[in-house]
Amino acid sequence: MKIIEEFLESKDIRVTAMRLLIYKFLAEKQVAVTLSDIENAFEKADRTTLYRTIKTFEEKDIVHQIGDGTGITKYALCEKGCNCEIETDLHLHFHCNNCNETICLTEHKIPQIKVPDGFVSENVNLVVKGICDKCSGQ
Amino acid sequence: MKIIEEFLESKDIRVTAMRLLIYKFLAEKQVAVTLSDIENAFEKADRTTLYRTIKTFEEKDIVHQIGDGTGITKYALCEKGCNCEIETDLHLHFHCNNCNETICLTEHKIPQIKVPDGFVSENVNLVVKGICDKCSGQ
DNA sequence: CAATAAATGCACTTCCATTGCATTGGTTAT
DNA sequence: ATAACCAATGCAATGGAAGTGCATTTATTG
Ligand SMILES: [Mn+2]
Ligand SMILES: [Mn+2]
Ligand SMILES: [Zn+2]
Ligand SMILES: [Zn+2]
Repeated sequence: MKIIEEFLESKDIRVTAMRLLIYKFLAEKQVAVTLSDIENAFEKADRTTLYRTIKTFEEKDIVHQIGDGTGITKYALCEKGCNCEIETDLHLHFHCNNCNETICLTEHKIPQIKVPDGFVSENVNLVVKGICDKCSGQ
Repeated sequence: MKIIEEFLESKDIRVTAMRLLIYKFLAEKQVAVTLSDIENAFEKADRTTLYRTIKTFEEKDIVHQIGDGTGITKYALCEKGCNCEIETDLHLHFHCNNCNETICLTEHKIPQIKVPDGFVSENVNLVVKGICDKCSGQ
């Protein structure tokens, strides 16, 4: 807990009760979450606060957005030494068509993608869809 | 024109004036379009009709959706022999951060992506963002 | 403690996607 | 040709998520 506080401060984020709770919530989750997920987890809190908290986390590069194709943006904590600031999100994401959950495959980096002449690649979003380990039953 | 009609019929899509126009519109466009793009191109037509036409095209596998991360879904005609039915969208998409347009790079197939044990990959969505050939000035 | 700035909460707005239902138009069977 | 039928269209309304303005509360700083 103390560690989280220090971490947030080190990232230039003021510590508040709400922010600590949301950070903890994200840290405990193994999957990417939607704003509604957070909303449901903290019925008492206002949606706007949650929204702006996530945006703050995003700006300070401790959270990254994931567009998994469902149309609803999801969020997940960045890994240690993730360096979102420099190049965005090198790892790929997996979206389960069965349980509908999306997870970061942080170990799986995105391969180099060739683009035609004249095109400049700045960053890459790669989402694999299928059946996750929990749902595939092994 | 006659050819389009026959094509639609071959795909089990009834030919109507609107559908022909929308098909032609898509065929002439070099880029993926939003519903609003179509809406603007056909001021007279109702938004719902355009929406349902696109959905019909999608169901019949002559159009595919593209989620380029902008939050607005885009659509593009499938290539000849695209086989969306079987495995979705093997080619990658490019989204230009400058002109905001998204195009199909149908020549550029998505490489095989490894996923961890227990995960089953059913399909892959790959969007590269950067500067397109027109905007990069060559 | 006073002054100031940031965080929170509430209300409202916008934008896109989607649906229900009445109407129109085209197809098929009598 | 007419009636019966079904699909396509148009209009209105809804829903969901994202985002903004402003007043209020809470934290910081001098
Ligand atoms: Mn991730
Ligand atoms: Mn495409
Ligand atoms: Zn699953
Ligand atoms: Zn461009």
